[in-house]
Amino acid sequence: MSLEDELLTQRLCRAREIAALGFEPYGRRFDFTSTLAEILTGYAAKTAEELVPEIRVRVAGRLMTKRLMGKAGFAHLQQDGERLQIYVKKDAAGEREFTLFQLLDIGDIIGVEGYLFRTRTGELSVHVEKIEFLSKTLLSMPEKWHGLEDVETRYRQRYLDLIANPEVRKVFITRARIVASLRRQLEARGYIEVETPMMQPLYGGAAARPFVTHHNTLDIDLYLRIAPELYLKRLVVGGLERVYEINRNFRNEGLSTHHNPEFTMLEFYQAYTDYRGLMDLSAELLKQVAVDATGSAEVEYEGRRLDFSRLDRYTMREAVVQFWEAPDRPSLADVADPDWLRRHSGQATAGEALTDVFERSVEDKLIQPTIIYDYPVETSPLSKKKPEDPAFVERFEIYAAGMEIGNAYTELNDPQEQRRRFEMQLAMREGGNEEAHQMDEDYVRALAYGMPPAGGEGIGIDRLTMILTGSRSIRDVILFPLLRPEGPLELVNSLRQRDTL
RNA sequence: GGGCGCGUAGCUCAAUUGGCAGAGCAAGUGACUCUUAAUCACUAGGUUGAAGGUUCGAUUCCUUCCGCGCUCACCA
Repeated sequence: MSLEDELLTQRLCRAREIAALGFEPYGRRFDFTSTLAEILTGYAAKTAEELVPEIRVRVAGRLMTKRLMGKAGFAHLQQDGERLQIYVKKDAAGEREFTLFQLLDIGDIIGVEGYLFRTRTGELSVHVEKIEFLSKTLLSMPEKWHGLEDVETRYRQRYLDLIANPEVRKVFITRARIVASLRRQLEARGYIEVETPMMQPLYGGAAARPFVTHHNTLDIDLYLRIAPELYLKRLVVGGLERVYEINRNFRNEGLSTHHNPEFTMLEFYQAYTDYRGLMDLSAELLKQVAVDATGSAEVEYEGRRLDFSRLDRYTMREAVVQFWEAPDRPSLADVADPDWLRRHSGQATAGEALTDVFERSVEDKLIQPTIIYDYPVETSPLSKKKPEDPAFVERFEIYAAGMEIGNAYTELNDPQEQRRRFEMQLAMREGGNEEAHQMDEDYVRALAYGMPPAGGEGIGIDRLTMILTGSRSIRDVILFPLLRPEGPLELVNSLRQRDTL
């Protein structure tokens, strides 16, 4: 018998012994008077004398340590990432409760009742008089000192990661704060939150390969959305002038430390503004979200300080000149010159070549939060052209820590022009570009009813969270990142064999 | 998909040039009524990711496969 099987047998027997004592191995509702966190904040500063007269409490949590010394013992309960010590003495708790305490395994969940006191070494603790058993653990917890470090196990069994590693819990709390902050800020500006289809008959709004699924009754293939953009703009046509959605996008592409097949995007659209308006809004949103998430507009990421209180702005051409590190730094005239671009990139058009040069020479140098604006028209089929230069569109991206975290533009609202852009995309598609847009005729129809001038923006929540939590990998900010499925676990078999224990 | 790296007890890690697979925690038994990485004594726990190969002998070298990580490509 393997150790794990032996342990399982032991623990199942233990559960039976607990039941024999008159406790339920899987207990019921427990009304606590305070959370552990409340007790710690409320009484951490109180001296032993100030804890008299007795302050009675009922608290619950998972047993994380246990030090048994004959007829008394100490243990720590953990709840919401906080730990509080309990002291169980046979004299005080009684024979039955003390026997239960002796039977407890690390990982069991219990509730206790008693009064607060300070131990001789000064630790705030609960002097236990009553124990209720709430849930039995059948498997062993990660090691108490090192915690759980195996990356694969941490991602596959996030529950264990959350139990063992308090900083992981903090990352996801910060993530929740980020989302809440963005919602609050947008709501304060009159935006309303909407939900648009995740399963779409046509996919669009970004350049990416989709996941395909099938609806049986309608007998149609559907795509998991790569972006909500085209639906959100239909809503702008319909008079929802400020809308946003925070939800998942799905892109059937590679995985990396910066890419998960499903990821969370905030997209928001505002009628009667343009990309300049959104630049200002972005600066406000990002500064505030950094403050709300971390307490400061300055955050440290991989040893560098990023200042979200200011967003530098460069046109794409300016950025190439500014951040060029190779010899022969180009001039602004060079990066506008099709011949120069052709010499520095294999791309077919001047616009694609500029984007290519930008991505290769600039992108990973944009450590400070920075706006790059004015993109070539070729790569931006849904944005409005610059009136003075139709080769460029009114689009910007936000970079930080060398990553793209946002993308925005003045929305193209001319249906005739949109039709031409889609047709350009179709031609690229026929030329073998799998990621080029499909024709979305209903979207053109929506524009044909008239869409107010508008600006729209997407912000990658996962990447923003990476930066604001100091996480190196996107998997560290996604609770359950996509992994290859595990092999058989054999736990169910083991349990079945012990069904009568 | 390419390149590099990793995989040893439930967890965290050792194992010399290819020479008896080990420790701490967790677990079991016993002692202990203020401990806190509790302590003390004893015990058990391994298909070294899997399958082949080389060798008298493989955790160690080789091949293939599986899983994960990093990186490049692609992408946000």
